[in-house]
Amino acid sequence: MTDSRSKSSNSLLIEKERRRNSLPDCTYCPNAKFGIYSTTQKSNPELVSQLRTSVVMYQSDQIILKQGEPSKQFGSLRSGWAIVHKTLENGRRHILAFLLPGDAVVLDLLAIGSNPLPYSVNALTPASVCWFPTERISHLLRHEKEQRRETQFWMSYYVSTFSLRTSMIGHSTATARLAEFILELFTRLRYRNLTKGDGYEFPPTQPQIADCLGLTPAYVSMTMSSLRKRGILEIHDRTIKILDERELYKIANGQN
Amino acid sequence: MTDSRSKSSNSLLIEKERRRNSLPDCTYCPNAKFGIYSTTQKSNPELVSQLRTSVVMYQSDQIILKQGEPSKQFGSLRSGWAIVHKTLENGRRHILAFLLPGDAVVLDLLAIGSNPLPYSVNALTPASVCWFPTERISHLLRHEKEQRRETQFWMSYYVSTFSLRTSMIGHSTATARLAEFILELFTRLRYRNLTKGDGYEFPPTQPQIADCLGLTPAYVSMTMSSLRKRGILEIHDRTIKILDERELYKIANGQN
DNA sequence: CGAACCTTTGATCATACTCAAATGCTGTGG
DNA sequence: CCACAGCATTTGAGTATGATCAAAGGTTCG
Repeated sequence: MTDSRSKSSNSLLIEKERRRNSLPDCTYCPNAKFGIYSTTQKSNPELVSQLRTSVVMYQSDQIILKQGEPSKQFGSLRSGWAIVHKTLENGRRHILAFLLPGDAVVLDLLAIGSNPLPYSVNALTPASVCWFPTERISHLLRHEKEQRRETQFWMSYYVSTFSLRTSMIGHSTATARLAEFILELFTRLRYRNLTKGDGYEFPPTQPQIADCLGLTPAYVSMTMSSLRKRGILEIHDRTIKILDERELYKIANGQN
Repeated sequence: MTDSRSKSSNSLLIEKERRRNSLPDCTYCPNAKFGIYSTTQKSNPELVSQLRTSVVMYQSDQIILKQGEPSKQFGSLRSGWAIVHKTLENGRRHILAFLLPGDAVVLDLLAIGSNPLPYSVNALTPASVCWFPTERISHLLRHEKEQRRETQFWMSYYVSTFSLRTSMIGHSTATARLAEFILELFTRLRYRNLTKGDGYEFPPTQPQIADCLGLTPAYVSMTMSSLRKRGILEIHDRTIKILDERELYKIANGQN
């Protein structure tokens, strides 16, 4: 990852101003209904728009949140992909998660408050983020009964997939990890209607996949091409196509 | 792990009754001051005692919380060790964490509410747990300012170590993982005054360590004995002694 | 057009797994 | 109290998965 500078607070203010004049309210946001505050979105769309303090655009690779620094804002990814990554003491990088439109930019914020973050968040593709004051959105997400249930559901989902990933890395072969990875993204994108038939746009580079699954780029390449040769995948133009979902699922579960 | 039955709700009631008559209040609990509610414990010890609904004893290997089932109670480990583990679809088991006295039995509960748990918790040694109603303790932990700050600190610590573990498993050698594992437990136990000089009691078996670090029992044995031969560790009577902490720390960071 | 990075492929190597068997430890029931 | 079952630990030999290193195309972007 090359070093990129974070958005200056100056341009952030400009963005904020721009929103007041031109940005649509959240009522028609295509992603809000897949995010953590969708319940409130339905019952009271005004509330979400009001709370939002800014919408910020990021270029590929730009820093959204920085490891070691606290964040006073809670973000929701409006468009584009982002990665959550952590630099270890020995200098290596690990990618903890890929974020998709509608995902919270670090769900943990609700729990950890303004403590220093144990990881960074960077834009993977050009992306935009809606920002909210952490305390206030946190209150909103826990206040009303239905919304609290939804928040807990998402938290639960988050904990669940994270613990699955941890186990997978420990116990599965490279092929199984890769299959699981591709399927997970497919499922999550399908839920958001962001798939193209049995395929989807696939921006991660192989070094990034490697850093996420604990492999080397060279081996990711070999594993991917093996999946291609077996007629399970196809890749053209940064777009992945799943030819045999059933088989891919089997592989992800270690049945071969 | 052999199958063991969970405490019947009947004996849970008996325990509850027994507490009312004989159990001391939390004022003198040696672990409360290391746990998540220590702030409240200091400012208002009564409150904690009042909230506690039961104290339950568990034998080695007994189920404390079960994967797939929701938990209406929030537990704090009063004594003994416990393990948080997850059974994967392919039947293998992964151990996500070892819990020590003073640890919350699944901190996630505060966030995920009564959703089905993605993992189980079992006693590793004979253990006892103080149980609280989740909703009420959750309110307590977030209500008062100082206590909220402490809660966030712990959440933050929890997220941080968990994400470190995930990265480690992906990127480190078996020796480094094992060194990190032994050091982490040492640090956590030292904080609680549960160490014996430069050593500590070490109940995990090698198959359990293997399931936690993503290794095989045979290889754990070889790695451990290599650390012993290098004069870094000693193990007698389920007690581990760290002879060269400095070197162990280096190994944990992959400097060798 | 060139630089930088991603991807692919090949050859070689080591880490960690598998399988197997021997030994030790612990608790249980006869 | 001993015998035995069941599990944990140790060790060894053989193996394969995935790492390392290197080099050659392909992209993308300035």
